[in-house]
Amino acid sequence: MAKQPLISMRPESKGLSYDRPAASQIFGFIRDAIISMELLPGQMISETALAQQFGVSRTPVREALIQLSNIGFVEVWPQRGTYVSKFSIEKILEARFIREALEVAVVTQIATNPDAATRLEAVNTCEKIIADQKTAAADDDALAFQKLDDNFHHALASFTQYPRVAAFIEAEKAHMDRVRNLSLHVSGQYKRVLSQHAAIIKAIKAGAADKSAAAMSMHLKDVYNILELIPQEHPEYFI
Amino acid sequence: MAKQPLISMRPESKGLSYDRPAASQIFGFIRDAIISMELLPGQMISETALAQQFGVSRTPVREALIQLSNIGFVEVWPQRGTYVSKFSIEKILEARFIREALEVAVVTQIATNPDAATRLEAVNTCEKIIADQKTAAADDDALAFQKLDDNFHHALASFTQYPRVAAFIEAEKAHMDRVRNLSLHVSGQYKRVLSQHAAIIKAIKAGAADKSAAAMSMHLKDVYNILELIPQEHPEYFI
DNA sequence: ATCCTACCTCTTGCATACTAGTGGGTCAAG
DNA sequence: CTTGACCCACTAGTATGCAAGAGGTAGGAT
Repeated sequence: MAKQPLISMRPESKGLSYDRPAASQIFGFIRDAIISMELLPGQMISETALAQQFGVSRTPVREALIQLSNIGFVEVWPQRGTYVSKFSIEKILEARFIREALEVAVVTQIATNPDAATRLEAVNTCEKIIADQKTAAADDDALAFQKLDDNFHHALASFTQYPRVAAFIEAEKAHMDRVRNLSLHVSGQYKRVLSQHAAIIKAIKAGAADKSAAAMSMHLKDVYNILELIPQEHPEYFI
Repeated sequence: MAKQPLISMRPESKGLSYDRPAASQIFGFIRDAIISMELLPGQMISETALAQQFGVSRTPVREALIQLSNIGFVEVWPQRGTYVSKFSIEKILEARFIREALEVAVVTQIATNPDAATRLEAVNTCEKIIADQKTAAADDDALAFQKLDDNFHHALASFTQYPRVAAFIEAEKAHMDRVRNLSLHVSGQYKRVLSQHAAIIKAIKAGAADKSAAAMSMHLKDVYNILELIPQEHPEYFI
């Protein structure tokens, strides 16, 4: 009896490429599948099933799952199974705390950067992204809007010259993206997000570190407000 | 020809216990060996050699090494070998940036915690640690002093109720601890560290979030000042 | 009907074997 | 002496097989 595949292979990449470790590629596949809610919280994912699907042995799959458990995307119960992590309010608030701490530090550093050229470059880059977001909002293109939101925060972090900071922020953001992908009720939020992004950049442009930090802090607190609604709409995905 | 063991087994734990995954125990062993500079930066550590030493197969050792590469303690060069990471000024400053962002957020949260009881408990716990540190300083016991320093920062973070925050701070701190274990010229710093710790707690006690944040920030900047000296003393361990 | 037990199947953890790629050492040609 | 080709030892990456524990299920005793 042929079982349902766990992850739908994308047409552009039916298999794994040979120029990169299989474990690393599999990690990316499963991570994306979890973020996009293709793999649902609470769902069991067995090493054997995934190995068959990817056409490899259990070893690289297992190594990928270990990494995913490190970032809190799956939970491994020895001798019982591996499950996609469910959401919990506590864990999401924790992710927000970490993210806020880092992103506030990021904008503070940029705003106080004595090198005016770098600061200007950061401002220009982000203002361009904001302009694109306005277009996406006008087109009511939620997916594009969210991708540009990623770009905005990633671009800011990358101007610190600390690559791991950007990676951390992205990882913590991913937890929230999972929740957000439950349902796309972002459309009402375009305007608020846009004005918040603009406020952050305006403060950086003025070299006002405190103001930029406060703006970022408020922005993140606001974004996570949808947590008030979602657990009731999808209780089966929460602990 | 019997080779030199890579890691000296402690007398209290000559082997691995059976009640916990081997990979996890091995991870701890190697991490401690790297922090304590028993394994030196740049040194090659082979999966096979470690497996023989621990009396297990390559598999759990390999899984431990993957985790260690995640936290930047080792670097895996495919088909060439696994090496203990060397220091680099950039990476250490990056770790400081992350740590400062998180620890500033921690003291801010505690100082503004509306629950006075929790705040008081945090203050009491930390003041007790500071008292112990005074004793360690009087005895010129650098090792005890450093362990209490760990406790201090860990205790603060644990009062946020966000366990991953404490873990992150500990991980970033570990990079600096490696550097510090190169040489113990901390003795001259007892007084400065003590007064800085006291200033942080005093601000928290007063509920002065900004002051506590500034005190923590200054403390961390000061601690990392030994970076001015060490790379010249041990250039072989730096990139 | 209820409970208990034996068993069977599934899981992950670990051991072992094989593959492919890297780098050093040897030796011969120039 | 220098240079280059070859070989060999060793590396990490992957495949496969076995061990041990968890949990469901069938069937018998009560």
